[in-house]
Amino acid sequence: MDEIDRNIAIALQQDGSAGLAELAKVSGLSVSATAERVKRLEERGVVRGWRADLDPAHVGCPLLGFVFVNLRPGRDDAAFRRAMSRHEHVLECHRVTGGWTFLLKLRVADLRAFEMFMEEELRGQPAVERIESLLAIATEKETAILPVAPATDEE
Amino acid sequence: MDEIDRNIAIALQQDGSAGLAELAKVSGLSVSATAERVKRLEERGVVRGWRADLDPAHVGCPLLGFVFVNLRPGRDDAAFRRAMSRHEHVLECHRVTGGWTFLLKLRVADLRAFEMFMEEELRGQPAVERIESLLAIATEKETAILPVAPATDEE
DNA sequence: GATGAAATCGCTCCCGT
DNA sequence: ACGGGAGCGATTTCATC
Repeated sequence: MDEIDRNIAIALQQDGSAGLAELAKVSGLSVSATAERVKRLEERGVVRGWRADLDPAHVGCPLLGFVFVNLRPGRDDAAFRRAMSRHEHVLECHRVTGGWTFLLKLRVADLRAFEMFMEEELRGQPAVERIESLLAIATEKETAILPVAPATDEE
Repeated sequence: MDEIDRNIAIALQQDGSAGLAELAKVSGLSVSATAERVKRLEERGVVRGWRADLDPAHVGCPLLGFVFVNLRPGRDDAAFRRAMSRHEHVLECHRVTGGWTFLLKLRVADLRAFEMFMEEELRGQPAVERIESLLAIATEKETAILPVAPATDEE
């Protein structure tokens, strides 16, 4: 992961459809050398995949909400975690520091769907003790583009 | 946005490198008809772009944190919002319901970088009144793959 | 590991239905 | 609006440095 790999990784995040000719200019290498770099980034697991970035509003999930969850102490949370992983409306599920056990990020069609998720999916989980939710009124920024740290030779 | 578009959109989210031949099998159409569908999804803004999905740990930002921010009442928040949008470590910035004004999602290298962001970037903002932060101890799920609602002819 | 050329694969365009 | 085929640009591979 040298400076060249870093530039390639940054470029691929911003435009995955760039093409090797474009990437070669960014990296300063030849086309085939650039292709080799990209392939190795995939093999090392730096690049996990290639995805189309969709507009939430256009695919019927304009409402963004967060839900804090407290689980009953001593209870096994495996069932809860599996249930959250399976739900397509649960975009994120993190165990967090502070007063709550988990923080969920949800995308749903409307308030009705949001409430239905909480009542049926969360209250239905036996391990769930208490929940608190909040809605995004406006989104200033929402990206999956990661900051790529400069040239630390760690893998 | 019929059922065919929906299937294409779902496939493109899961594997954006699929290729039209693969997509044609999913959609049940010919290659050229599928290409036309994809093009129109881009034109309508359903597909916003194509991106490589990177592993946060491999690019030097393994630490995930959330920060709640309260702004001083009556203050203009434009400067704050612009500052957050510019920061590459701020992945998300939402105005939210409840006791806080904004919720930020951050990706940084380590605790030192996390603290530095809060002290220098947030405390440095004149509009910022109060903040509260929490860290992700473990991530059960973190995806940008959206649920695509079935066949609502809206656009 | 990088380069440049050759072969192969997949996309794009066009026309017929 | 869909399907098929020709043309072309792209990627991938290979020999060489």
